Amino acid sequence: MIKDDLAKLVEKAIKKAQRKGDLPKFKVPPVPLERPKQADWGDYATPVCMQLAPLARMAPVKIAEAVVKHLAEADYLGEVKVAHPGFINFTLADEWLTQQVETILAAGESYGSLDLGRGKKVQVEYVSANPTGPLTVGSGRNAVLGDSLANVLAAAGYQVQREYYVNDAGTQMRLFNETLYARYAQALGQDEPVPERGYRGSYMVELGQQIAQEHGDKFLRMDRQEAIEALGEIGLKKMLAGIRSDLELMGVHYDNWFSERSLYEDGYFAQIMTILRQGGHIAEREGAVWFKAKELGGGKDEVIIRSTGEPGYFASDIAYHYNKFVERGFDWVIDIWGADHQGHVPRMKAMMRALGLDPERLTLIIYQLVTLKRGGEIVRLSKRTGDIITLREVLEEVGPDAVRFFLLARAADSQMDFDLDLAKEESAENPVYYVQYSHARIASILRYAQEQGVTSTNGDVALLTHPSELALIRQMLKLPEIVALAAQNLAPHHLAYYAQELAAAFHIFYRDCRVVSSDPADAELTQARLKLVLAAKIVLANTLRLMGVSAPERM
RNA sequence: GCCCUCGUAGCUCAGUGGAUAGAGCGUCUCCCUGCGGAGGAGAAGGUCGCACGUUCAAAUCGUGUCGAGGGUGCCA
Repeated sequence: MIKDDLAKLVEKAIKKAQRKGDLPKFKVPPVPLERPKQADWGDYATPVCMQLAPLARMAPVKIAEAVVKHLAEADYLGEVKVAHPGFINFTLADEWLTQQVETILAAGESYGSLDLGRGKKVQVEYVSANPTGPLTVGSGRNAVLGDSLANVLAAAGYQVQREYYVNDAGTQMRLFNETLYARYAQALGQDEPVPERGYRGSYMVELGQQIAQEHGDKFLRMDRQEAIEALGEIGLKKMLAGIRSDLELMGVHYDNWFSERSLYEDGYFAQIMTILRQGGHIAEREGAVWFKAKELGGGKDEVIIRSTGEPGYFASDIAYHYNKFVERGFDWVIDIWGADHQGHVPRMKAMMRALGLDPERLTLIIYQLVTLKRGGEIVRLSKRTGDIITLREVLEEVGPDAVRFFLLARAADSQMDFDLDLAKEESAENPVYYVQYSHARIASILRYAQEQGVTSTNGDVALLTHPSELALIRQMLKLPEIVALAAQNLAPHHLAYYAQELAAAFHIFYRDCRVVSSDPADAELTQARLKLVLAAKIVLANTLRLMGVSAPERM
């Protein structure tokens, strides 16, 4: 990237100035490069001379002048200026900028891709909501974060696998099964109570009725325990199918659905117990088996096997992650969790140490919970009490692209309010349409050009000298930097802001520059502008694809 | 009580220690005899919760404090 090249160029200039005696000797720190706030300051700026001031015992401006004096030539570099109190501002050369249109056209779909990851194997696990109920809006945030992050990491050169962990074992599943049995029996006129901590949601009533309709009363004539399990299997399948279809609707896809149960069937649980025992990380007290997380920095010890003999959820977590790292060989694993799981982070890190794995290889992204509101009133949600607003409901009311953009355009650690009434009202004003509109507008221009029989084949990009043309190219050139930023900070929300800036630059260009001109004197310019427009379409489409938002040809 | 995250415009939110703190929505002006007006130009709107501190430089780092959310189960 230009940004990195430029940083190296400045570093070399500092060292050269030192050799030539224009600057005193000192150890050169890394050179920071930033985008200046104001466009007329240039494309890039470095405040490094102010950091150098105490080292060189010179005024920052003097240092900057010495650095600029020794700056090597580069084809991309235009004007270089020193500004108070000691910035060096760089402007990209126009000829180089216009040439980038060809570069983008040649790169096509791969424009914006980088090789930061060097093929490192990374797994992103997201949503993984219990299949005991429909997905909520909170899961939607998880889905959007995870899916977009996976896109970004793939673009940044990682080998990415997307996984959904299906909690199809344990207490919650048992409660789900028992609840379903009760609702099924009730649907057939039996007086069967819902268990104490069962799932009270109306969707369970519907599920019971549905299964009663499809299968009749055959489960009532079976052994009760067998019936509960058989019904559970049917219910699980239906719940999973619902979850899948909700995620599909939002454009969220997976490479793998991993079953918790399989950990026990495949013997991973037994394996990790042996490892933990041999490592001395196990204690038995109060009739339960504990993982000694505290001595590994885990905050407090954790029960692995309950006094009932059942493994707890943490046992599954350990076996699951052992499977990820040791069995499947991921170099890096990213789990995306809601803030209600933040207390698990220390014990997860402790688990890594106990398994002899570098804790750095596991990243837990904690996103703050979504506060749902309706007309300013907070809506409390719980799957168990049945007071839920499903993701599907919101997707249907507001539309997948708008929901996705809304959820994506916020940093994971911002506590966000989602007002359903407001979301519905504003869905028509959602910035996502602004971005999509620019894409559709380009498509329309291209259709028009085709009708007029004009092509871009012989376009000479050197003709693109209008300020709005150059401004658009400048925006297009930011995509790789945004991908790098989003990948390095695990923060896909930057894409959403970038997309708006890019669309804005296009709209301004459109206002200022007629693309398909009927004036024969403009024939060459038309061809050049068609190239620009084609390139802009590529960059917009690539950005939208990373966000998981559609790039429509028409709206 | 202790731990984690957050507090920026009327609302929803951006802002890798650097220059005059930004966007969208909302409000108010203005702009179509050519490619999509779901657009463009402009205005109003801020003690960056508060107080100390570190730094040449703080919305950003540290401490304290107030407020919001979450955690602190042999539930997940």
